[in-house]
Amino acid sequence: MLDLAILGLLHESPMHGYELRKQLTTKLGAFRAAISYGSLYPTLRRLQSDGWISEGAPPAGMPASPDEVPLLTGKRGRVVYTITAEGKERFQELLTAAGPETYDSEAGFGVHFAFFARTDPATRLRILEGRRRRVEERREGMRDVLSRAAERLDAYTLELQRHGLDACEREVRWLEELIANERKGTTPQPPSADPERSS
Amino acid sequence: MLDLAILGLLHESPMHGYELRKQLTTKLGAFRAAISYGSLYPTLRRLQSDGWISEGAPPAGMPASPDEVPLLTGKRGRVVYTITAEGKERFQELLTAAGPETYDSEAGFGVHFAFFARTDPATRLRILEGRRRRVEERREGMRDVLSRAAERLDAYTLELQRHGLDACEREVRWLEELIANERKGTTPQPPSADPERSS
DNA sequence: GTTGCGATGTATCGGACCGATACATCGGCC
DNA sequence: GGCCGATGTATCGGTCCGATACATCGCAAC
Repeated sequence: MLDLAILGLLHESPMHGYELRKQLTTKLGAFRAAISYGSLYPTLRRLQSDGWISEGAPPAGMPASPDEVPLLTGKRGRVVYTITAEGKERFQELLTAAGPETYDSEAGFGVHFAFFARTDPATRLRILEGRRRRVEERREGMRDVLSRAAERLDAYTLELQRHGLDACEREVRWLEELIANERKGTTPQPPSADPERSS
Repeated sequence: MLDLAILGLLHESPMHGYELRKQLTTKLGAFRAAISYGSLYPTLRRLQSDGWISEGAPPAGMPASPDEVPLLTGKRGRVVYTITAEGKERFQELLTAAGPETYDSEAGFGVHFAFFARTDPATRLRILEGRRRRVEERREGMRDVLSRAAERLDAYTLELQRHGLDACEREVRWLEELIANERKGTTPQPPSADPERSS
């Protein structure tokens, strides 16, 4: 999950950890609250040792350091991460491989959706329909509770169920719309289509 | 989080793990998906070693076993957990101690809300207002994104933000209503008020 | 001018929780 | 008689979070 999100952001431009977290928070803020450093930094380390990203190397300008202490542990200047060619392949791979974990968690779906502009139409449709199915299941569960056991629940629990049911119904409608658009080929707005071509 | 949920359910009646999970899933299904056994059983063990719950001992009827293999590891019959007197105190303690973690996570808020019928009015109000504040913050964040950087985002990210913003606005309205009701003293429905008194 | 303070920035540790998996029992259905 | 799905207990590895620590920078107040 985090892998995909990080690779996706670094695909747009190199960044250091702090900035990465801010972008993550705003871009994915709709579905998950925030990414913790306790996840971010270990993940960055892992991605690096797997070869998907590399340290330093901003493309042009800013050679390295004025003196001697620039980006090692001494002064610990900001470490800029750049996605590698293998990382870009890995990103596409993760984008397309949308298993059940993509539909189940809010976060998983949110991350995938956030990169829909880079996802091929077939995968988009698959994810949207999978997600819809999950939310429908949740919805049915809550409907059952409300219809079958309403009198046995206190007012607050009842209210909670009602609110949850409402949210589910809304999300299903939202997904229906998106699916219909996908089917027509009319995505929300055909974006600029190729902000960058690889290498 | 799980502690509170489990103690709350066992407060209503003794149960074994499987049943506990089912109840947890339906009762809290509105805000969090499901509780995993990988969380449930270790937590039960911890609660037991802390003295908040105890194994076996349904209060009346069903003495223990027909033969010899009933609820030990041999046949591994269902293990029924019962809340202890200390556990009930602990439950009240957790109910009232509603720190920031209560507002931050969906799950945390959901669990607390699910037991509002047993929570004193002041704490209810505190939690609802805290939650509202958090959701408002999220909402403002998304509004900023939409107003300040709309043109720099692709259509899907934009749509995600819009949907998230809408959900936040709805939740704030919902909370406003609940808060207004609390202030009037008119909770959704004044429940039976004292289902049981301690000891 | 220095002192303090908030934003920027990197990093780790313990713990909570999840997903997959294993295994055992029970009831019914073919 | 055998299979299968629901019930039931349990563990393991891994992901992610929350708290915390610490260091640098710019700027504003004094």
